[in-house]
Amino acid sequence: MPTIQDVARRAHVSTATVSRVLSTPEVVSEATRERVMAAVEALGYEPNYAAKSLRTLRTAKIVVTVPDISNPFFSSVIRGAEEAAQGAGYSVLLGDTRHSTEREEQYAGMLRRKEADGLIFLGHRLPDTLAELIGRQGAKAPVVNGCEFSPDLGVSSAHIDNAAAATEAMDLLYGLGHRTIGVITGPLASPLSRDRLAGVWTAAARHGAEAGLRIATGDFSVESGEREAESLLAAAKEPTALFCFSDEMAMGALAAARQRGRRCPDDLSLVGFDDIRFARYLEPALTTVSQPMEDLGRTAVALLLDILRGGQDAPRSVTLPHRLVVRGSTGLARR
Amino acid sequence: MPTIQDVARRAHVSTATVSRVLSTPEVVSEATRERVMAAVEALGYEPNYAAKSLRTLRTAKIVVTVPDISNPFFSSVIRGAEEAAQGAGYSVLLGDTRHSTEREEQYAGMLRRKEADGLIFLGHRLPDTLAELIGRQGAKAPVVNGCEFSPDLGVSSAHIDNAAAATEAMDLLYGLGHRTIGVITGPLASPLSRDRLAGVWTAAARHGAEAGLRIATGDFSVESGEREAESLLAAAKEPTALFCFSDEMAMGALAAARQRGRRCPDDLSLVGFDDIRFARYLEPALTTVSQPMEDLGRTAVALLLDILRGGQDAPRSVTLPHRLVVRGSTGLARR
DNA sequence: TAGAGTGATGTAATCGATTTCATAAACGCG
DNA sequence: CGCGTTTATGAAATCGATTACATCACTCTA
Repeated sequence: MPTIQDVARRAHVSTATVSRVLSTPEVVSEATRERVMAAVEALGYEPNYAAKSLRTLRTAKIVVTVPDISNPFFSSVIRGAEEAAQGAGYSVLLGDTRHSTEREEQYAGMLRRKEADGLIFLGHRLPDTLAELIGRQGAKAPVVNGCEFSPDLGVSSAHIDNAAAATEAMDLLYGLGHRTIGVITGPLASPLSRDRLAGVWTAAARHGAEAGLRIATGDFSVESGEREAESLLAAAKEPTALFCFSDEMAMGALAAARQRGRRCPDDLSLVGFDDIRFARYLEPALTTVSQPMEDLGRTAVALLLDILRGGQDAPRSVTLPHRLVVRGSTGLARR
Repeated sequence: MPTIQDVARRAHVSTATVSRVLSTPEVVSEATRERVMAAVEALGYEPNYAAKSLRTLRTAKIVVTVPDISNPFFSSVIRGAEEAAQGAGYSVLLGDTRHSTEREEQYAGMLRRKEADGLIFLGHRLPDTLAELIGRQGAKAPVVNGCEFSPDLGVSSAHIDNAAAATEAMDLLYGLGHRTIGVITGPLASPLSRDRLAGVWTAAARHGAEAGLRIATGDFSVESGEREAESLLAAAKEPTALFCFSDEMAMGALAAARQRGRRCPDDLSLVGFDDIRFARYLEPALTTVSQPMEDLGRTAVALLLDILRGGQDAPRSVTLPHRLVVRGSTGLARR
């Protein structure tokens, strides 16, 4: 428990000098510097975080809120974010909101209490607290949206071109001869789900195949994928391909197809979204839209740090590249 | 940015009274209380976190360090930890150490700087910083090990009985007639890997089948599972079953088996460990030791909070129940 | 030589909250 | 009524760091 007073006493200097040696050593003479550092080391001194934060008005913390940390997509995004934050001298306060507005508001309150310098939310909903802050500060509000792009929110964001990615996935299926295609979306409250769905319609229109689309709404979970695939595959005009807006849902859909005796890709082609770590180890290996998840996290942090540095006058939107990865789950349409 | 001074001025009381209204309202008269609360609301006042933390010597933060947040086992543990922490008024600082000693030490430094009140590490390695702290404070050091049990570390821990779980998994395989069994362990620096391996040997001895064991060392990743399974399946005396110390490795092993034309469970039975969310959706659905991952996180947090409350005189070890979940990946031995 | 500029350091204020100690008023009991 | 106890509140200290402003010593230039 040594304080700066102990160091100053031991080194026969003032606390201001100790502070300077630690923060701006170039303004302190070498002899003094050495004396101070010897005292610091002898005492094992480290500045008290709260005292420093109170004086400097800086917490060196960012809050990252996420609907579910155990979702493999989000956990990878957070991995990238944590790395970028740490590299820049920031720590990540993790907020698993479990899709709860109340929890979202609680974590947003951290900005107000000066408990964190900035916040990244990995979801589509902007808590009221943050909306007010943005209303007041505009683009200077230290808030970034990760993975979603909602221009009306007035916040910076990092994301892929979800519409184009979905169009590509659908083009692949149409190119394989599929005409009746099931699409399992995420929740349509989410702009990224809506963008992907728009991309689906774009491709369908391009191929004159709108009538063959079968849309079902999932929630990105493996369970909803299974459930919605069951419904789609039970239909009178059964799809020969499924496009799921997450790999998790694709895994659930794959299980449902198997349950009905459908072979993938012979009877049913399957496309996922995300390219989570296990996608290539499935049987068959999953064709999927690959998102640079860790890069999304890193980019979100970079945007936030730029805001904190005063470098942004308007909300910025960074679109990262996606990639359609064709593996064994897609094949020629049979019928 | 109102301060407590603004509230006190507006309510015509001292700052001490404002503080009391917020922290110990029962010692303040109702009339005064109402006046203060009206001022608080009118001004939108919220106490400055750093000032409060500096005075109270409490951060209401715990650090959780994890080797890889995107590993589905760890992300689930962290989910439980975050929930328990939040419920108790604490926030989680996430430290993804990426298996780096240096990062582990950096996060451990948060305790020294009074940047966090306590720390949970989800790994087997105790950073020097923490070892020193424990050397000094013993069981009162606010440090908990999650998922591992190393009695010599002198820290409290939450874990399952890894040896018993492994024994059960092996018993299942022996019961199905398997005699040549491959085991893909985690890194043997880790006590949980060693415990599981001990359990493996216990079962092998019980069945007089030590000679039929084929041990390979993985690192819990899907890639190492694939790689080690390839080696094991390339052996002259090929195992009829594989027991992998994580579901991830089991998925890699499954892919390797398929690559070699082995059918699971007909040619090769497979047992994993963890029961991650996708285990049941694999083909075949994975037989695995189910760990209560979120409960592990919750329990670790409960242990830490107990330490912080001064409630522990000696390191405690909480063993949570595991369960062997038999699914389609295990079947009778063919040869 | 005198004055201006630079480098180095110290004193005291500052950040904003909580809590200790003191004091006054009210209450209850003998 | 007097005294002891309880309730309520305020002033000032405290938490531990940073930094603004002042001062001194030294150097350089006109």
